[in-house]
Amino acid sequence: MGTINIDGNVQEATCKQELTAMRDSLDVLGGKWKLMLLRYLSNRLEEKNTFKKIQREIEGISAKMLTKELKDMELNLLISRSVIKTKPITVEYAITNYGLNVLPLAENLVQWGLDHRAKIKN
Amino acid sequence: MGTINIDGNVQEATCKQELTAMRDSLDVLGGKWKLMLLRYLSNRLEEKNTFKKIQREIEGISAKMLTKELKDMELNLLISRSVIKTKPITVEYAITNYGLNVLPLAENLVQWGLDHRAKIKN
DNA sequence: CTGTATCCACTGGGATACTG
DNA sequence: CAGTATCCCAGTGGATACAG
Repeated sequence: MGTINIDGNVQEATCKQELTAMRDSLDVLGGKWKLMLLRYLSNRLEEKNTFKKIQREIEGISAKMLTKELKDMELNLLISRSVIKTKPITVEYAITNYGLNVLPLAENLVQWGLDHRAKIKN
Repeated sequence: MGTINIDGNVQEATCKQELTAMRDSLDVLGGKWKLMLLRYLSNRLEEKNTFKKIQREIEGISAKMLTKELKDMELNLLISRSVIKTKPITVEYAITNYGLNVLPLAENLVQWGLDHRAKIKN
């Protein structure tokens, strides 16, 4: 939000930039399944994570959503998509190094969520 | 997502808990205006933040959304609401200490958003 | 001033069926 | 297997008018 500043316009500009940045983050990471998928893939670096396998193991996700979320995340360089020319074809998804570096942020959200639930329960 | 574990059920349980926690966080903090409001209030600890003032200064928010977001955040103990019995009444909102402690998380999101935008631009 | 109520357009996301 | 296409409904959120 910027620091309090005599020059309101400068502060407003800074403020807006930061708010946009925050919204960017939430848009890119806040999707219904995105962080879940990221953590799923981060725990299966050595496995072949095919579309079907992911859908089977992530309870409740539809093909439509899985397609969409994976596509979004690929565009944001968080995951990679590899088409294997078997017959019929298979596709393998993996988290990228860039994707790995957002995991700490995800962990913070998990921790805060746990703490918050405990706090609210009282 | 829990660590890789021989016992699939234990891992699944842990996994679900953590995913729930992550969703909790995103639900509580990911609203369209919530983090924005939190940062707005954190920069105005000494001011009287009335409903109208907030609405005037946060560009684009409707009364309906402002009401809803403030109510949500009050329920989550992130902000406080004080009715002042002037005539007509005024209401002042302020961030709580608990609310203040989520700001670092918000800052991380801002920073990641900035970095990510830079990364994607290339 | 501080909201609520209502209407309404748009979107997110599930179910299902279908394609390459 | 890996998606796409379609339908459809519930929930978001804006605009406007109204109420305490």
